[in-house]
Amino acid sequence: MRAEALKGHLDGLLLAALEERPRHGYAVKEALRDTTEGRIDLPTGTIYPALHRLERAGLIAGSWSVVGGRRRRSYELTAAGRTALSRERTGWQEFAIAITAALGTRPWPATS
Amino acid sequence: MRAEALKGHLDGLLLAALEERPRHGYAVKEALRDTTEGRIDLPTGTIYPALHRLERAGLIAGSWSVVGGRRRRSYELTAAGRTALSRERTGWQEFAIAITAALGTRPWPATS
DNA sequence: CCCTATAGGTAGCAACGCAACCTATAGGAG
DNA sequence: CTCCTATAGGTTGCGTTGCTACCTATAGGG
Repeated sequence: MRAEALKGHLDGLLLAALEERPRHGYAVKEALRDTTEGRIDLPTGTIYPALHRLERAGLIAGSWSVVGGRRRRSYELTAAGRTALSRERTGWQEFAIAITAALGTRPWPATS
Repeated sequence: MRAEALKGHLDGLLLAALEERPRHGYAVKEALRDTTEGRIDLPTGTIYPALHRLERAGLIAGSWSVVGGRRRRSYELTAAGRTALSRERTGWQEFAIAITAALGTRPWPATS
């Protein structure tokens, strides 16, 4: 996947990874890798700054803990975060429809 | 549509708009607006620099003409441009599948 | 005479994701 | 005992990109 393709869509992915339950940064990385069958495997230099950004924006709330001698920062969605996630989802749907139309491809997954 | 969402996907849209037949910049803008029912209506400050970029990259070839007293620069896809368009299309499919999976939304267009 | 649509363009900015790099612990391999 | 890997956190700086704001020019209608 080309590098720039993700721009503007990363926040939604991170919020979605935190929807089910709180996770620490590394677990978010793994969750994204697993749910996308390895298609989205983000470097930590992408994950951590993005989580800081989301926390500053009040969409997620972080807390430190220590598990097995390693310090962890767990994040959970705030109310604003859930609202934002929902907005990201509808935004993605509209975006995907528009790009698909402009590219002139079948609506996907091209069953036929 | 949020500004950053388009990053990395614009080139494919422009190439697709030129696939059927050559168009000048303004016509590309209109073509995108029409095929997406107004969802993608790009400012000229986005269109023209992007076309220059694609021309520098050898994906499109431009030529000047004068129609009705107005000068026009028409662009057509090069062979490399057609290859690139095909790459953009498969890239988009994979990207859309990955993001949709990560967001945990229905495969879309959610027929059911 | 002015305004709008058409047609081209440029300069500079802000945001973003990434590469590259750094620290530290637990546990297994040798 | 030592080294390597996986886990877990982080930062700095860069390149790319699309957009805003602005500029020029013509044709045609009010």
